[in-house]
This record gives sequence, C-alpha cells and structure tokens, in this order.
Amino acid sequence: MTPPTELDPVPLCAALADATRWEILAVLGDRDASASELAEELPVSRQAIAKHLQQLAAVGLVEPIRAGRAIRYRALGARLGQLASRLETIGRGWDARLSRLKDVAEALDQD
Amino acid sequence: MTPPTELDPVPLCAALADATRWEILAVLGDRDASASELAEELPVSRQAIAKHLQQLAAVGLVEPIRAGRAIRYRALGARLGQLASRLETIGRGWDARLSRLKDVAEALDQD
DNA sequence: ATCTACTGCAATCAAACGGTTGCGTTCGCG
DNA sequence: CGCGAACGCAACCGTTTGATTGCAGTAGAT
Repeated sequence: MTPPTELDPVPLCAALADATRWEILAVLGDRDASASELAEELPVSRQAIAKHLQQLAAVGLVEPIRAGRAIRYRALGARLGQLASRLETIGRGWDARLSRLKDVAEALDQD
Repeated sequence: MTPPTELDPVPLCAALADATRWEILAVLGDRDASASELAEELPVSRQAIAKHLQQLAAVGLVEPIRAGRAIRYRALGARLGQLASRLETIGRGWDARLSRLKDVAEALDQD
C-alpha cells in the first residue's frame, strides 16, 4: 500500500529547473516574503515573480499565507525531502543493477 | 572551503524535467541500450533520443560505452544520489528556520 | 468613505525546447 | 573490399516558457 498518489518527479523537477525560481527559493528559505517584496530585491518584475510563485505553490514547494492585504510566501522543505528520497531510491536501483552485473562478471572470472 | 565543485541543481533538474527523458532513464535503469535500440521501443525518432542522451550525459546521469559500432548507454545512480542529498540538505534548512520560528512563538506564549 | 497599495488577469514578444526530416560519415561485418 | 548499419550534423517547425507592460479589482489603513 503505497501512499495514494506516488510522487511524480517531473513537475517538481520542472519547477526546480529555473534559476530565477531558485533565487526566489533562496530568499524564502531565509524569510517569508510577498511577491512585491521579492520583486524589490530581484531583477525581475512583480508579475514574473508572481507567476513563479504560482508554479512553486502548485507543486507544494511554497505555501501562501495571507497577512493582511499582502500574501506572504513560505518555503516548504517537505516536498523537497520527498523528491530527494524518491531520487535516492531510483538512483540506488540503477547502481544495484550494476553491482549485480559486476558480481556476475566476477563469478565468471572465478570459473 | 566548500567541496571543489558545488553541485548546481538547475541543469540536473532541467534534465529531469522531461517525461521522455524519464522513459529513457527507466529503460537504461533496467538494461544498457543504444540510441537506436531505444528508438525502437519508444515513440520518438532516433535523433530525438540521441539529443536526450546527450543532455543526460552532459549532466552525468548517463554514461556512453562504446560496444563495437554501437554506443550503449548506462544509467548512473551517483549523480542522482548527489542531487538527492543536496535537495535534502536545502529542504532541511528551510524547515529548520520554521522550527526556530515556532520555538520563538512558543517562548512568547509561555511569557 | 476614500485613498492607496497590493494582487490578479490578459495580451504580447523573443528565446528555448522537443521533435522531425534529410544528408553525410564512419566503421564493423561478411 | 564493399555493403549496410549506426552515429552525428544541420535546417526547420510548432509549442512552450520566462518576461514585460498595461489595466482592472480588492481590501487595509487613515
């Protein structure tokens, strides 16, 4: 019984495949901020930031928090951890096959 | 003094942000294969596969192995593991800040 | 109640991307 | 030695994407 929906790495990786989004995440990793605040310290327009925040929120890397008239965003490490765990598992699977191949080769050598 | 080259997650994530490349990786995770072989069982042309393999090789997710006139490719779990570890660390950093904030809030409650 | 600041939506644009087709080249096999 | 299989390069096409600008809406602060 795996968790209802198995984590799809593609959308998450797509969200993490842009340098500007990483800059945003770097800021949000230090402190919560709104789109307007972020636009002040990054060299892109507020609307561009807002779109990025929507994409990040869509994959659960970021969480919107209403604070009066502003909407502040917070970086969520959970999804990143889930992705990391998934990638780790997959990578280990690949290398496991290689070890198996190596074992077979050594067994043949011994014959 | 950080390790010689700090792993940049952006190109790796970009390589992992495409469904076709994951299909290729899924095959290579099971067995080594050449671009032509892959093109036979995936619904894309050999040239498209070749481009994908180049991108995957460029970020070290895949390794080319000359086998006679063919070039077989092998999935490498190492880079995936490095990326996973990096993401894990970053995510933990974000959540650590949140725990700190929560601690402060609780301290204030106790006053 | 008004004014202001912050968010959301739409249209537009250039660049990047995934994919295809066609051609040239190389190298192993018979 | 020649045939054919497999790779690489280049041009091209439609779609997606990151970014901009302009405008409309909405809800706090005064």
